[in-house]
Amino acid sequence: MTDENQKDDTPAQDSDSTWASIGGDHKSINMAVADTLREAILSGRFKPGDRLTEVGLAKAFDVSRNPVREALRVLEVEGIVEINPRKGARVALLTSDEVEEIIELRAELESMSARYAARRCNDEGREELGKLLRDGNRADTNGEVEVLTQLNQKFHNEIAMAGKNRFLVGFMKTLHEKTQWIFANRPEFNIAENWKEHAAILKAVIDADEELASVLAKRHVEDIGKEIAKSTEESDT
Amino acid sequence: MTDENQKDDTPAQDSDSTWASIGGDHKSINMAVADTLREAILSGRFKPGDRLTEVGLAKAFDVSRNPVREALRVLEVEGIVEINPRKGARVALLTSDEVEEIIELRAELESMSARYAARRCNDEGREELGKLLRDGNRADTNGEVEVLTQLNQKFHNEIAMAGKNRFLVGFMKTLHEKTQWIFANRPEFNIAENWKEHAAILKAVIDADEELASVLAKRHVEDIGKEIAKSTEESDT
DNA sequence: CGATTGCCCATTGTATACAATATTGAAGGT
DNA sequence: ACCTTCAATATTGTATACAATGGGCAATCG
Repeated sequence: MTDENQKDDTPAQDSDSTWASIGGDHKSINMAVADTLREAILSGRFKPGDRLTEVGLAKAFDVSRNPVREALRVLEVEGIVEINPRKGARVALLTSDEVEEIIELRAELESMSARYAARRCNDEGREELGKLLRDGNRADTNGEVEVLTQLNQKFHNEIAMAGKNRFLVGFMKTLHEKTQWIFANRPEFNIAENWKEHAAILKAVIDADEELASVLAKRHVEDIGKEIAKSTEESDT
Repeated sequence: MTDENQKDDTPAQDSDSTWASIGGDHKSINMAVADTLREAILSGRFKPGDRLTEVGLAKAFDVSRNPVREALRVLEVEGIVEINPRKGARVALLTSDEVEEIIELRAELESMSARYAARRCNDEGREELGKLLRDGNRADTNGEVEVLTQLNQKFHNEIAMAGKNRFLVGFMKTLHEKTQWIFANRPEFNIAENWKEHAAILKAVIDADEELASVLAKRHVEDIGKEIAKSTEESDT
C-alpha cells in the first residue's frame, strides 16, 4: 500500500507541493484544499464540466480523500461545484441564462450597496474611500496595470463594506466571484474594469449622493454585462 | 470496540432512529444529517451557541463522524453553524444587528422579487398564483391554520420563482430561512404572517402591477421587522 | 449484426484507527 | 489563597480500510 503520506515525521501538508504554501498551519487541510480548488476554478484553470475525482484531487494535493470530500461539499454549497451522489463531482456549468441572471442581480445589488454606502459612510470610511480614490487615480494616470487590478478588486469590497450590511456583503462577494469566473472562461476577453467608472462611483459615495452613486453603480454593472454579451456573440460566430 | 454499526446485514441507516426515515436510499448520509440538523437548528430545537461535537452527533444519528463533519462544513457555509478549527462547532449566534440587517435586506429583495414577478409572470404562472390565492383565501376564511401556514411558506417561494432569477431565489431562501430562525428562537412569539398582506401582493403580481407589488412586498417584510423589534424589547424587559 | 447480460474496474460512501491539539483539573510551589 | 505546571481526558484532524454502487467492455444470445 502506498503510504507516501506522513511516513516518518513529516506531515503531509509540509510536502513540497505548491498548494502547501497557502495554509501555514493555522487552517485545516480541508479549508486549504477548498481555497486552492476555488481559486483554480474561478481563475479558469479548471473548466466548467471538468470531472473532479476524489482520489485525483487527493493525489494532486498529497492528502487523503477526507479533506477533499469536505472541500467539495463546501464548494457545492457555494455553487461552483456540482455533486451527483454516487457519481461524482464536476466543476459547475454556467448557462447563458444564468450569466444574464447574475449580471441582472448584481446590477441591482451593486446599486443598492452604493446607495447604502453613500447613506452610511462615516468620516473614517470616507477617509478610507478617499485614499482608495487617490491611489487609483495615481495608478491610472501612471498606467500601473498591476496595481490597478488589485485596487479594482478592493473597490467592490470597500463599497460593499461601507454599506454596513454583512449579508449584502456576502451576496455581493458571491456574485462578484461569479462575474470573475465568467470572464475567466472567456480567454479571448479580459476584464476592462475601467477605473474612471469606479472613480465616479467613489466620488458620489464620498459626497453622500445616494441617487448618483446608485445609478452609476447600476450602469457600471450593466456595462460589464454588455461586454459579456458582446464576447458571447463573438465566440458564438 | 463498539461495533454497533452495520454488524450483521443491517446497515446503520436502517436503524430505528427517527432521522432514518428521511433519506430513503437515494441521498447520502451526509445530506440526511445536514438536512436533519438544519431543520433542528432552524426550528429552535438546537439553540444558538449550543456546542455540536462530532461524536455526539455521530452517536445521535448512529453514523460515523465522517458524514457529520461533511454536514457541519455545509451548514457552516450556509451560515447557521460556526466552526473554530481545532475547537469545534457551535450553532451560530445572531446578534440583534444581524437581525436588523437580515430584515433590511430581505425587505429590499422581497420587493425586487415581487417587481420581477409582476413583470415576468406568464399565463401559466398567473394560473398557479391564482390557485394559491384562492386556496389561501378559502383557508383564511375557514380558519384552517395548518393549511395556511403551509401556504404562507409556499407563497414566498412561488413569488421568488416567478421572478425568474435563480440566484435571487437562492438568496431569498437563505434570508427567509433566517427569518424563520429568528422567530423560532423567540418562543413567546409566533409568526403572524397574515394572509391578507400575502393576498394583496399576489393580486398585484397577477395584475402585473409592478409598483404596487413591490411596495406591498417591502411593507410586508418591514411589518415583520416591526414585530421582531417589538418581541425583542419585550424579552429585554 | 445488434441488443443484452454479466463481470471487472473505477469511484464514491462510510466506518474505524491513529495522531495532534485543546481543555480540564489536580498537585505543588509561592 | 492564588498562580503555575503538568498530566489525563475529551475532541478534532487526517489517513486508511472496506463496502457498495455505477459504468464500460466483452461474451453471448436473439
